[in-house]
Amino acid sequence: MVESKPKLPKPGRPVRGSTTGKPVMALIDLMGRRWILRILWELRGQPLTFRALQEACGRLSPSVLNGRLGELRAAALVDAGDDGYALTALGRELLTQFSSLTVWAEKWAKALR
Amino acid sequence: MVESKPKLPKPGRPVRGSTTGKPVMALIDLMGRRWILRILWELRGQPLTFRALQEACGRLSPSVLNGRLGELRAAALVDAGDDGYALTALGRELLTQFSSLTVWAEKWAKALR
DNA sequence: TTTCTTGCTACTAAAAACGTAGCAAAAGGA
DNA sequence: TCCTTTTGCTACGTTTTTAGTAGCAAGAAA
Repeated sequence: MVESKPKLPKPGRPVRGSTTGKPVMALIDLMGRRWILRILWELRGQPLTFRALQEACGRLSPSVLNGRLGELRAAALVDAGDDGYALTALGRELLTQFSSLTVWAEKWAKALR
Repeated sequence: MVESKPKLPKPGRPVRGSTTGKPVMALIDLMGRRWILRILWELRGQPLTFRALQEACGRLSPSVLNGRLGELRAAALVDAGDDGYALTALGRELLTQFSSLTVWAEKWAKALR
Protein backbone atom coordinates (compact mmCIF):
# COMPACT_ATOMS: atom_id res chain seq x y z
CA MET A 1 0.00 0.00 0.00
CA VAL A 2 1.16 3.48 -0.82
CA GLU A 3 1.51 6.29 1.65
CA SER A 4 -0.89 9.16 1.22
CA LYS A 5 0.28 12.41 2.62
CA PRO A 6 -2.34 14.25 4.62
CA LYS A 7 -2.98 17.49 2.80
CA LEU A 8 -2.77 20.58 4.91
CA PRO A 9 -5.68 22.90 4.19
CA LYS A 10 -4.49 26.45 3.61
CA PRO A 11 -6.42 29.54 2.71
CA GLY A 12 -5.87 30.38 -0.91
CA ARG A 13 -5.79 26.80 -2.09
CA PRO A 14 -8.62 24.53 -3.12
CA VAL A 15 -9.78 22.15 -0.44
CA ARG A 16 -12.07 19.19 -0.21
CA GLY A 17 -15.29 20.00 -1.96
CA SER A 18 -14.40 23.55 -2.88
CA THR A 19 -12.17 25.05 -5.51
CA THR A 20 -12.67 28.68 -4.60
CA GLY A 21 -9.71 28.93 -2.27
CA LYS A 22 -11.79 31.00 0.10
CA PRO A 23 -10.27 31.10 3.58
CA VAL A 24 -13.50 30.12 5.22
CA MET A 25 -13.51 26.92 3.19
CA ALA A 26 -10.01 26.04 4.31
CA LEU A 27 -11.09 26.71 7.85
CA ILE A 28 -14.18 24.53 7.52
CA ASP A 29 -12.07 21.77 6.02
CA LEU A 30 -9.55 21.95 8.82
CA MET A 31 -12.11 22.09 11.59
CA GLY A 32 -14.06 19.22 10.11
CA ARG A 33 -11.19 16.86 10.75
CA ARG A 34 -11.47 14.60 13.70
CA TRP A 35 -9.79 15.84 16.87
CA ILE A 36 -8.88 19.27 15.58
CA LEU A 37 -11.55 21.08 17.52
CA ARG A 38 -11.07 18.84 20.50
CA ILE A 39 -7.36 19.53 20.67
CA LEU A 40 -7.89 23.26 20.51
CA TRP A 41 -10.48 22.85 23.22
CA GLU A 42 -8.18 20.91 25.52
CA LEU A 43 -5.51 23.54 25.13
CA ARG A 44 -7.86 26.35 26.03
CA GLY A 45 -6.67 26.63 29.60
CA GLN A 46 -2.97 25.82 29.57
CA PRO A 47 -0.25 24.21 27.50
CA LEU A 48 -0.08 20.45 27.57
CA THR A 49 2.67 17.98 26.79
CA PHE A 50 2.22 15.52 23.98
CA ARG A 51 1.37 12.82 26.43
CA ALA A 52 -0.93 14.97 28.49
CA LEU A 53 -2.81 15.87 25.33
CA GLN A 54 -3.11 12.22 24.51
CA GLU A 55 -4.66 11.58 27.91
CA ALA A 56 -6.95 14.57 27.65
CA CYS A 57 -8.30 13.21 24.39
CA GLY A 58 -9.01 9.83 25.90
CA ARG A 59 -5.73 8.15 25.09
CA LEU A 60 -5.79 9.25 21.52
CA SER A 61 -3.21 7.31 19.56
CA PRO A 62 0.10 9.07 19.07
CA SER A 63 0.12 8.70 15.31
CA VAL A 64 -3.16 10.53 14.93
CA LEU A 65 -2.28 13.15 17.50
CA ASN A 66 1.02 13.83 15.85
CA GLY A 67 -0.69 14.25 12.49
CA ARG A 68 -3.19 16.70 13.88
CA LEU A 69 -0.53 18.68 15.67
CA GLY A 70 1.31 19.00 12.39
CA GLU A 71 -1.77 20.41 10.75
CA LEU A 72 -2.44 22.78 13.61
CA ARG A 73 1.12 24.01 13.58
CA ALA A 74 1.06 24.49 9.83
CA ALA A 75 -2.08 26.52 10.38
CA ALA A 76 -0.29 28.54 13.04
CA LEU A 77 -2.96 27.78 15.60
CA VAL A 78 -0.78 25.73 17.90
CA ASP A 79 2.84 25.79 18.61
CA ALA A 80 5.35 23.85 20.66
CA GLY A 81 7.00 25.63 23.52
CA ASP A 82 8.90 24.74 26.65
CA ASP A 83 5.94 23.50 28.62
CA GLY A 84 4.44 21.58 25.76
CA TYR A 85 1.97 22.46 23.10
CA ALA A 86 0.06 25.69 23.39
CA LEU A 87 -2.36 27.82 21.45
CA THR A 88 -0.83 30.65 19.48
CA ALA A 89 -2.37 34.08 19.66
CA LEU A 90 -4.23 33.17 16.48
CA GLY A 91 -5.42 29.92 17.96
CA ARG A 92 -6.62 31.61 21.09
CA GLU A 93 -8.50 34.06 18.99
CA LEU A 94 -10.18 31.34 16.98
CA LEU A 95 -11.24 29.62 20.15
CA THR A 96 -12.90 32.74 21.46
CA GLN A 97 -15.21 32.44 18.48
CA PHE A 98 -16.42 29.29 20.16
CA SER A 99 -16.33 30.62 23.65
CA SER A 100 -20.01 30.16 24.25
CA LEU A 101 -20.02 26.66 22.87
CA THR A 102 -20.45 25.11 26.29
CA VAL A 103 -23.43 27.25 27.05
CA TRP A 104 -25.02 26.57 23.71
CA ALA A 105 -24.39 22.86 24.05
CA GLU A 106 -26.26 22.82 27.36
CA LYS A 107 -29.21 24.46 25.71
CA TRP A 108 -29.00 22.01 22.86
CA ALA A 109 -29.00 19.14 25.32
CA LYS A 110 -32.18 20.39 26.92
CA ALA A 111 -33.87 20.88 23.58
CA LEU A 112 -33.08 17.33 22.54
CA ARG A 113 -34.51 15.75 25.65
CA MET B 1 -18.94 -9.01 7.69
CA VAL B 2 -20.87 -7.21 10.34
CA GLU B 3 -22.64 -3.93 9.94
CA SER B 4 -21.22 -1.08 11.94
CA LYS B 5 -23.88 1.38 12.89
CA PRO B 6 -22.85 5.00 12.74
CA LYS B 7 -23.15 6.18 16.31
CA LEU B 8 -25.06 9.37 16.70
CA PRO B 9 -23.44 11.63 19.28
CA LYS B 10 -25.96 12.86 21.81
CA PRO B 11 -25.52 14.99 24.85
CA GLY B 12 -25.68 12.87 27.96
CA ARG B 13 -23.91 9.91 26.44
CA PRO B 14 -20.22 9.15 26.21
CA VAL B 15 -18.63 9.99 22.89
CA ARG B 16 -15.34 9.42 21.21
CA GLY B 17 -12.58 10.25 23.63
CA SER B 18 -14.81 11.37 26.47
CA THR B 19 -16.92 9.51 28.96
CA THR B 20 -18.30 12.51 30.77
CA GLY B 21 -21.44 12.85 28.68
CA LYS B 22 -21.04 16.59 28.70
CA PRO B 23 -23.05 18.24 25.95
CA VAL B 24 -20.10 20.22 24.70
CA MET B 25 -18.24 16.97 24.08
CA ALA B 26 -21.10 15.57 22.04
CA LEU B 27 -21.13 18.79 20.08
CA ILE B 28 -17.40 18.66 19.47
CA ASP B 29 -17.69 15.05 18.37
CA LEU B 30 -20.49 15.84 15.97
CA MET B 31 -18.82 18.88 14.51
CA GLY B 32 -15.57 17.05 14.06
CA ARG B 33 -17.14 14.76 11.51
CA ARG B 34 -16.38 15.48 7.95
CA TRP B 35 -18.99 17.56 6.12
CA ILE B 36 -21.10 18.38 9.14
CA LEU B 37 -19.96 21.97 9.42
CA ARG B 38 -19.92 22.36 5.68
CA ILE B 39 -23.49 21.19 5.31
CA LEU B 40 -24.69 23.58 7.98
CA TRP B 41 -22.76 26.28 6.22
CA GLU B 42 -24.31 25.59 2.84
CA LEU B 43 -27.76 25.70 4.34
CA ARG B 44 -27.15 29.05 5.99
CA GLY B 45 -28.97 31.01 3.30
CA GLN B 46 -31.81 28.85 2.12
CA PRO B 47 -33.09 25.29 2.06
CA LEU B 48 -31.52 22.99 -0.50
CA THR B 49 -32.66 19.74 -2.04
CA PHE B 50 -30.64 16.62 -1.52
CA ARG B 51 -29.12 16.97 -4.93
CA ALA B 52 -28.48 20.67 -4.60
CA LEU B 53 -26.67 20.00 -1.36
CA GLN B 54 -24.60 17.39 -3.10
CA GLU B 55 -23.57 19.93 -5.71
CA ALA B 56 -22.90 22.61 -3.13
CA CYS B 57 -20.50 20.27 -1.40
CA GLY B 58 -18.63 19.52 -4.58
CA ARG B 59 -20.56 16.47 -5.70
CA LEU B 60 -20.35 14.84 -2.34
CA SER B 61 -21.35 11.22 -2.64
CA PRO B 62 -24.95 10.45 -1.73
CA SER B 63 -24.10 7.77 0.76
CA VAL B 64 -22.00 10.11 2.83
CA LEU B 65 -24.44 12.97 2.50
CA ASN B 66 -27.30 10.80 3.55
CA GLY B 67 -25.40 9.62 6.57
CA ARG B 68 -24.56 13.12 7.65
CA LEU B 69 -28.11 14.30 7.14
CA GLY B 70 -29.27 11.50 9.38
CA GLU B 71 -26.93 12.68 12.10
CA LEU B 72 -27.95 16.28 11.69
CA ARG B 73 -31.60 15.39 11.84
CA ALA B 74 -31.08 13.26 14.91
CA ALA B 75 -29.36 16.26 16.45
CA ALA B 76 -32.33 18.41 15.48
CA LEU B 77 -30.14 20.83 13.61
CA VAL B 78 -31.52 20.13 10.17
CA ASP B 79 -34.84 18.99 9.02
CA ALA B 80 -36.52 18.02 5.80
CA GLY B 81 -39.28 20.27 4.54
CA ASP B 82 -41.13 20.91 1.32
CA ASP B 83 -38.34 22.77 -0.39
CA GLY B 84 -35.64 20.43 0.74
CA TYR B 85 -33.38 20.34 3.73
CA ALA B 86 -33.25 23.34 5.99
CA LEU B 87 -31.76 24.44 9.25
CA THR B 88 -34.01 24.15 12.25
CA ALA B 89 -34.24 27.04 14.68
CA LEU B 90 -31.63 25.23 16.74
CA GLY B 91 -29.39 24.79 13.75
CA ARG B 92 -29.69 28.41 12.80
CA GLU B 93 -28.77 29.35 16.31
CA LEU B 94 -25.69 27.16 16.30
CA LEU B 95 -24.58 28.70 13.06
CA THR B 96 -24.79 32.19 14.50
CA GLN B 97 -22.08 31.07 16.88
CA PHE B 98 -19.94 30.82 13.80
CA SER B 99 -21.27 33.90 12.14
CA SER B 100 -18.00 35.74 12.12
CA LEU B 101 -16.13 32.74 10.79
CA THR B 102 -15.70 34.27 7.35
CA VAL B 103 -14.22 37.42 8.77
CA TRP B 104 -11.91 35.56 11.06
CA ALA B 105 -10.83 33.25 8.24
CA GLU B 106 -9.78 36.25 6.16
CA LYS B 107 -7.66 37.50 8.98
CA TRP B 108 -6.18 34.05 9.43
CA ALA B 109 -5.32 33.93 5.74
CA LYS B 110 -3.44 37.19 5.99
CA ALA B 111 -1.57 36.04 9.06
CA LEU B 112 -0.44 32.89 7.31
CA ARG B 113 0.94 34.64 4.27
C1' DT C 1 -46.79 6.69 -21.64
C1' DT C 2 -42.36 8.33 -21.89
C1' DT C 3 -38.99 11.21 -19.92
C1' DC C 4 -36.97 13.70 -16.11
C1' DT C 5 -35.93 14.74 -11.62
C1' DT C 6 -35.42 13.53 -6.77
C1' DG C 7 -34.17 11.01 -2.65
C1' DC C 8 -31.81 7.46 -1.58
C1' DT C 9 -29.72 2.36 -1.15
C1' DA C 10 -26.05 -1.13 -2.45
C1' DC C 11 -21.70 -2.22 -3.03
C1' DT C 12 -16.58 -1.86 -3.72
C1' DA C 13 -12.43 0.78 -3.16
C1' DA C 14 -9.56 4.05 -0.96
C1' DA C 15 -8.33 6.78 2.87
C1' DA C 16 -8.20 7.88 7.59
C1' DA C 17 -8.14 6.57 12.33
C1' DC C 18 -6.92 3.14 15.93
C1' DG C 19 -3.99 0.54 18.95
C1' DT C 20 0.05 -1.47 20.29
C1' DA C 21 4.95 -1.81 20.47
C1' DG C 22 8.87 0.37 21.03
C1' DC C 23 12.97 3.56 20.14
C1' DA C 24 16.05 7.65 20.71
C1' DA C 25 16.77 11.77 23.25
C1' DA C 26 16.34 14.44 27.27
C1' DA C 27 15.65 14.77 32.29
C1' DG C 28 16.18 13.27 36.88
C1' DG C 29 18.08 11.01 40.33
C1' DA C 30 21.71 8.31 43.12
C1' DT D 1 28.73 8.58 35.84
C1' DC D 2 25.23 4.99 35.47
C1' DC D 3 20.58 3.90 35.85
C1' DT D 4 15.70 4.86 35.62
C1' DT D 5 11.90 7.70 33.81
C1' DT D 6 9.65 10.53 31.00
C1' DT D 7 8.77 12.47 26.55
C1' DG D 8 7.96 13.00 21.71
C1' DC D 9 7.30 10.38 18.21
C1' DT D 10 7.63 6.47 14.32
C1' DA D 11 6.20 1.78 12.49
C1' DC D 12 2.88 -1.06 11.22
C1' DG D 13 -1.10 -4.16 11.11
C1' DT D 14 -6.23 -3.77 11.98
C1' DT D 15 -10.64 -1.56 11.93
C1' DT D 16 -13.66 2.23 10.82
C1' DT D 17 -14.93 5.95 7.92
C1' DT D 18 -15.31 8.16 3.69
C1' DA D 19 -15.49 8.06 -1.33
C1' DG D 20 -17.37 6.83 -5.79
C1' DT D 21 -20.21 4.62 -9.04
C1' DA D 22 -24.45 2.44 -10.41
C1' DG D 23 -28.95 2.40 -10.31
C1' DC D 24 -33.87 1.92 -8.47
C1' DA D 25 -38.57 3.46 -6.98
C1' DA D 26 -41.71 7.35 -6.63
C1' DG D 27 -43.43 11.60 -8.21
C1' DA D 28 -43.78 15.50 -11.67
C1' DA D 29 -43.91 16.95 -16.23
C1' DA D 30 -44.67 16.36 -21.03
